[in-house]
Amino acid sequence: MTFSEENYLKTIYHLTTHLNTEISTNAIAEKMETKASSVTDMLKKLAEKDLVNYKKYQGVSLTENGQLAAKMIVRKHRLWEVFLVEKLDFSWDEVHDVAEQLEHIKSEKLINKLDTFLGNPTEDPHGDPIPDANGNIIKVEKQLLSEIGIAKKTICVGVRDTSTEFLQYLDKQKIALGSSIEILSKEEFDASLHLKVNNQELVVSSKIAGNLYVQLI
Amino acid sequence: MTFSEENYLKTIYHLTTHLNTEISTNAIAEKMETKASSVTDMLKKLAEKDLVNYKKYQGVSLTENGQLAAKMIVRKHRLWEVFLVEKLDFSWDEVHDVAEQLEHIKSEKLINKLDTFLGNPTEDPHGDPIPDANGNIIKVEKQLLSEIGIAKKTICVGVRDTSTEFLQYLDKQKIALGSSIEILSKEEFDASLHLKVNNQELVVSSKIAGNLYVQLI
DNA sequence: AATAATTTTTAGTTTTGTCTAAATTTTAAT
DNA sequence: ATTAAAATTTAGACAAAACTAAAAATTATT
Repeated sequence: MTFSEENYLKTIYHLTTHLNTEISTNAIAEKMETKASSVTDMLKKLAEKDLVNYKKYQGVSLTENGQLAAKMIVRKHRLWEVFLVEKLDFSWDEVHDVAEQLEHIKSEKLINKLDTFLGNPTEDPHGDPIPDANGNIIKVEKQLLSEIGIAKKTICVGVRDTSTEFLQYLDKQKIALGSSIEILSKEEFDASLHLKVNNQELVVSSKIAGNLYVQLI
Repeated sequence: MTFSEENYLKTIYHLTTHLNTEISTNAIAEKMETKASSVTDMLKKLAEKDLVNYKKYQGVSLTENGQLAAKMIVRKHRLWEVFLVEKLDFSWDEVHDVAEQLEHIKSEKLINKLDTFLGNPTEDPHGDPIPDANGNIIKVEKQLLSEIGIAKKTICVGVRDTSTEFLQYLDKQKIALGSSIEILSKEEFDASLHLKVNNQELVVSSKIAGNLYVQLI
């Protein structure tokens, strides 16, 4: 499997878990910053290899094979992220590009030994689940902060947007995985939230709230 | 820089340190298991980028730029080998292929943090020197066992051949880096050596002796 | 020094993954 | 139900890196 094929599978996998429908050619092209015609070419190749179900003009979905392959790439990506943060002292906003390269290293032995070395983590530094060697994922109950009612006490357990900009904003506001977040009130006009984060009061926009995953406690 | 360009630079670097002349197209082709015509194509490209000195039919050598680039690839390869053996419990005959992939990961921050994490090692698991971030190499005095006189006491400090077969042979004979090796006698007929390795007597062929680096003590 | 053998380069082709531009299909709007 | 708009696919081209076969240069041999 080539790097390019792996990147397509991964993208289709991510789009599938966010949305829950057949994935369109354009959606893939946009996410990968490439052209729709390139996507079509690749979908044909992946279909040929029984990694995707593809019918002209009808969108695409992963086959069993494709899903497993995608999960193994995601597994590698997230384990490497844990390694970078836990062992090499990277911060959570620095790991993405490097993990993007490391996820393509081909060695089952390597990734399983890395998994052991890291203590078989179940989540990456952004709170996303790490598939095990069989592709099984432990789903943790979580909701977007924007979908929670007032006066609820929560714990921050993940981020939806993993861009450097967003993660550095969170650092600045001292919001990290594990931070306690209580919703004090909601502004009707713009859906901004008045929060208490680790006993400090803070106002965040709905855009922020729509990118933070929390767990009710 | 592409993977392929990096592989050519690395090969030229290795050939240059073993031999000490201009490197021929055929030597590169043989080492890389490719065709001479492919090598010519790549040499033109590398010359274009000022990474090699190349004159048609005259062989090739690395420029300053090319030498530094090659050393950085070797640095990555060897640091990853240390990581695999020291942290992930690989044996020294299992690391080559994986390191061959990892050496192409592009991130200065990654490799320098890895270096720190490993305690700034100066040698890889086969006894080869690891260039530092500036390309400096600490040269350790060492000779092939085949070039040492009788009755000399030595320490094994490296291997010339890093193939799985050779390394597993050494494992079987309980020869490792740090093993004490004394030459008891040499058979004139085939240049085989009668050794005492860690107080165990052992006979090895000249082929073995020609692939073991030792240090006189 | 002339010729044979070897090495190296050139020319032209292939594969992978991308692109542009045109054609086709689907979806939306009147 | 047509037509307009949007999405998707096809056709053809290109760059990278490899190959084969033929040509050219170098080296070795007589």
